[in-house]
Amino acid sequence: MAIEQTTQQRIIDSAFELIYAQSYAEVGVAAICEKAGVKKGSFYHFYKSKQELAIAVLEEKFIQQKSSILDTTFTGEHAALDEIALFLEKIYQIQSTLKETTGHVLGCPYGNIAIELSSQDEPIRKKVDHIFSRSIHSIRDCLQRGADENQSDLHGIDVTATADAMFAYLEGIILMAKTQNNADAIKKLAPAILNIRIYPNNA
Amino acid sequence: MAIEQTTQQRIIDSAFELIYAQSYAEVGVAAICEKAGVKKGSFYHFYKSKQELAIAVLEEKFIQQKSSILDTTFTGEHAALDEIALFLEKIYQIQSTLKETTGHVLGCPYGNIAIELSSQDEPIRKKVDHIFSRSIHSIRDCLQRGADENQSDLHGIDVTATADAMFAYLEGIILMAKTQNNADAIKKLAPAILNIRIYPNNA
DNA sequence: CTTGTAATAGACCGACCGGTCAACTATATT
DNA sequence: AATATAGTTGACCGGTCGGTCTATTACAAG
Repeated sequence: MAIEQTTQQRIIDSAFELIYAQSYAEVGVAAICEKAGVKKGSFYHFYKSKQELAIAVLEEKFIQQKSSILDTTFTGEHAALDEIALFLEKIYQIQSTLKETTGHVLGCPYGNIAIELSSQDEPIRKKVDHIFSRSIHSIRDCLQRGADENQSDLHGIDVTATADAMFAYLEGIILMAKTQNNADAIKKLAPAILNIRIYPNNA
Repeated sequence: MAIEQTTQQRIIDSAFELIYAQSYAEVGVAAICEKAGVKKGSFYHFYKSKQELAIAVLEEKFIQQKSSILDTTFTGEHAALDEIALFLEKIYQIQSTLKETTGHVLGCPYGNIAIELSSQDEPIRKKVDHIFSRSIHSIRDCLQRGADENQSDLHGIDVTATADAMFAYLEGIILMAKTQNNADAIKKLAPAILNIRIYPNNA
């Protein structure tokens, strides 16, 4: 008794898959419509522009992935640094599977869009910025708990800045893996995230 | 007595500026020609495709920037970690200036291209991969010297992996700065690069 | 049954895309 | 001066782009 997806949902899913595998500019509205089995008139009935669709896609997919990845990783059940290590392991698995199935390490769908469009499309840049903020929030909460509980040497760190730095490092190693088209780069560089620390200004 | 640039050079410079400020897909051959003051026929006299031009642009601009940035930073005259800190400081200055002059933190020209095109254009992906390799080589040499001289706690690190990790972190913080359109992110996150270490497998 | 609205259909638009081509000019060699 | 080659010109090509428009269908409320 499969509840069939709505037209809007098919458009969003198709757009995400195509844009993630290629790029925003490379994927036309016509291609999205074809993949979704929808005519152009319907597309523009739901979205007033390709940009508006992109923003909807980013928001919806992030909500999904936050539930399926972030919230299942940062549960507060394990030591902070263990959860962070698990997070990187999951990302390695995802990119590794992508390499096997598509032939390419596709990287971070939000980072990809940010880099392609940040200097050209302010609403999209802001949307990705907000998505990044929420992702970092999960890491920060994790670190805060670890610091409060005196785990590892987390006590005394600047939790916010350290979470930012860890997330930046994550995006960096994903970028390297994509550039090398090799997910193993993630595995190789992952351990160093656990040593990242930023301390308050005058420490 | 300005030696006027050749047609090829004007094409390369124009292409770099436009693509860096926007994106590969967004900048058409016609726009590059117009900015360079060249007709389309001339363009295709020198380059058989837009892709071939892009590869030439990447190589030429990297050679230039390696001379002007990498080679002037990693001189071997200072402590290894001081040179790395100086490197990040220079990158902050560059992105900060870009923000002032163009209104946008444009990020890493090679990383931008890598993310936009790696999954669609293998020759370009390989070119950026090679550029990254050469950049990391500069960092590795710096770290190797530091390790040999027992600077800081560099002795015993996996120099190659640590150089990879530091470069990844650099690309990550540049990505964050671009996404936030704020170069200060680089300044804030820069110090953590100095603590990054990866040790040999069974350490 | 009627009426209003949401959804679908698909032809159509001007602009632009990367790339081609034949003709022309400039320059160097003999 | 004749020839060959490198460089330049700009019109032209088929195809695709994001987006519009009018007509038609599906459906829900009265």
